[in-house]
Amino acid sequence: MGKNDHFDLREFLPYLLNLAAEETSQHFSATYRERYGLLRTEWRVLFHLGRYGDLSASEIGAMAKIHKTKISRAVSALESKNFLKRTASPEDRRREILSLLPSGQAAYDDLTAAAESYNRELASQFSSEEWSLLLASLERLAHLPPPKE
Amino acid sequence: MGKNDHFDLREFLPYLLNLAAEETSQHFSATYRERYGLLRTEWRVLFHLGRYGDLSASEIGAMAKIHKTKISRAVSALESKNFLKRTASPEDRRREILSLLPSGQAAYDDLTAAAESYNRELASQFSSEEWSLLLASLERLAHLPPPKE
DNA sequence: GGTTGATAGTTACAAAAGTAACCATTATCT
DNA sequence: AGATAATGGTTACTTTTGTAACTATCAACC
Repeated sequence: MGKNDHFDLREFLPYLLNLAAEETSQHFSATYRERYGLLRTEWRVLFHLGRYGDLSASEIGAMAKIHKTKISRAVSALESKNFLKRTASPEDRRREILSLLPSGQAAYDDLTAAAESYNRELASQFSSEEWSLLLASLERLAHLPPPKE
Repeated sequence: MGKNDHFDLREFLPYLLNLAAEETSQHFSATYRERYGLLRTEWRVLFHLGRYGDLSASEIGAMAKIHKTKISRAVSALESKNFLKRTASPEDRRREILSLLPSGQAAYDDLTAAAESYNRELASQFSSEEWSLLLASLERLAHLPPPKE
């Protein structure tokens, strides 16, 4: 009826990105949820601490683009699981330095290994050119600086 | 310290997908929110009705992989905006056929034009090879069948 | 040195999403 | 036909997120 050559949601990048994100997130979020009862933000905070060492809440927020209330809640949850401890910063008593405790470190190690393995599984669906182009495109869309090294 | 060559979140596809999805969704969600006070699910339901004609709630749910409670709430919201009407199906009185009303059709037309234009803007950041590879990769990740025609 | 403004983080309240139970209707199976 | 199960959709309850206001500390400026 004149309208059949129309724009399809499947060509709309934000829609495709959301579908792909949901689809690929589901598998891994089941992992950290079932193994450690974590929420996504909690996993991300845990990851940043494990990967980059002690940080303050606002530093994590800046790196991961997470709002400070979400971080605050995630930190409380991780604290009550004994995954991290807070230490008041001596030079600025507003800040608190977050450090992983042994059980938090263990969860980080375990989950990071799971993430790497899942990532390899995803990568295996693509040629290495396709894969690196995909990552580069997503970085560009996410406005991330390209990775170092 | 032996751990510095470690897995980075920026190489983790689900994370990148989420960042890119959030980043690109934000611009367009502001459009449908500001112009028509719609939520994301409401926009998606509106889109499906505008694009594919009259459908029932469960048909939309199947096409768009949206849970039926979300659809139910979105349909109520669209109904109270006079964007659609429900008609009981004669052969199965459980179902109701959803049809866009003129103001819903107008919103669909307007928003679809905006989506296309935003999509072109996004596409312009890539070569046409990169763009089609990106869409194809995302379709594969989202487990969508490749588009027809 | 006291006021003003920014920053780190928490808390309170409102909006949204997820889960499960729930009607009503239709399909199945004996 | 009558019991049982499946389907379409809504509602109630809970969890999670978003937004804004708030406390406490520090920085800047007169």
